[in-house]
Amino acid sequence: MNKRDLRKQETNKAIVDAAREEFVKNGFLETNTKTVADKAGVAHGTLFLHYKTKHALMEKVLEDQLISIDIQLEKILSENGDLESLLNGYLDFMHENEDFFEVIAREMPHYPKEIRIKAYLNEASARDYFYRSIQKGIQDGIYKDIDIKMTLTFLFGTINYFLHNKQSIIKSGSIIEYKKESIIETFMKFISI
Amino acid sequence: MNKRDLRKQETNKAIVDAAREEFVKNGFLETNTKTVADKAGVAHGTLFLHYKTKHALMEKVLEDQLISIDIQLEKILSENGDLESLLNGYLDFMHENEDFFEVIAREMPHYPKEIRIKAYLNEASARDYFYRSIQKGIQDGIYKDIDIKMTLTFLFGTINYFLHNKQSIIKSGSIIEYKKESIIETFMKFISI
DNA sequence: AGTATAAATGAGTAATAACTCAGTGAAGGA
DNA sequence: TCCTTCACTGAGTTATTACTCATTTATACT
Repeated sequence: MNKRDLRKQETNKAIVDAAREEFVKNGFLETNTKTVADKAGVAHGTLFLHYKTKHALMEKVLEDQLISIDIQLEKILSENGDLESLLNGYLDFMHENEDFFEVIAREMPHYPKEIRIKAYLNEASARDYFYRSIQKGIQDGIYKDIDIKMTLTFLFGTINYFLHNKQSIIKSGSIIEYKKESIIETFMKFISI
Repeated sequence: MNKRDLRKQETNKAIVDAAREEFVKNGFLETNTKTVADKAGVAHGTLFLHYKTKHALMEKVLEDQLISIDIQLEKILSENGDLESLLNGYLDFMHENEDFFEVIAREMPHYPKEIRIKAYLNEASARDYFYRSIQKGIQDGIYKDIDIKMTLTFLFGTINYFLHNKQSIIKSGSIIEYKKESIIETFMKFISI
């Protein structure tokens, strides 16, 4: 690769890195292109040479982030056997990426459909693991014979609820960490016979 | 009241009515003042004689709406005895006001704190009724000995989840109506011994 | 009837933020 | 070495939208 292309690549990386940082901190809707350009150390116009629109830039950032999350999640969830470890692993992971998930929870309804679908796939693959674990528990007679899909909506709905209302519940720190034990305990009581 | 004051009052009502309509349809964030003024049949500037800012107008509309909802909810919840009727009544009410609740669920994180607190009081008073009903059930030995507050977060979290993701689940109609039976059935299974 | 007052009007202002494009300078190729 | 190419620059454009204010119009008061 020649000098020119190298520089171009570096510029692109600087833009994407800056965009991701701003995005995770303040969300897509409140991030403006000038701030990203400044943070990346490039001219405002340069940003638009690399990404035609703010939307295209954010789509790139979001996609990268979702792919990275998907890979990590797959690893965590496939390592854990029983439901309680699965929940533990999942909530720990959410806790570690809480800023990102908080933004997603808050802004998701405002994103265009294609992006919403991609973000939803994330949850869908996690659901799969939980689904199979609960299904096995039902067959083994340790869990109630419940509507598993709806049961999982209760679980994911609750997690999202806490992400949404974080600011009203705690002043700082991690809401997931704060509520983790209680979520797991209550959920296990719900489904256990 | 003289002619002048009467006209002023009518103008005010026209503005508030138009604002409420737009607000419930498109949300506060996407509603613009010109559209409201047009719909109310007044000049754009007139709107600002009655409400200093867009924010002040929307605060008025939201407050009215929340008060009205609180009164209706109080009535519905106080009429229903057991938990299942309570849930039925609550979900029917949500279904009837689904457009409004959908907007609130979507936009809540973007509202200033004072408004969020007011909107939260709504949920808090509903929670009270459910709390007492479940508490009684536990004492009577028909429900498990669970963390009631967390249990209710599972319930309200799920309802909010459906409001948030409505567009991804159904093309049109009421998501609450569509999921009501299933929510109630699963929730009752959760807490029953 | 004539004057004061208050509400309503709507063209205009101001602030914001995404996006453009003529000009610049460094790298590549002959 | 000279010319071309291309990423980069940043002042400027455009679009949007909340908000203002000089002017108009209708009502109230004397």
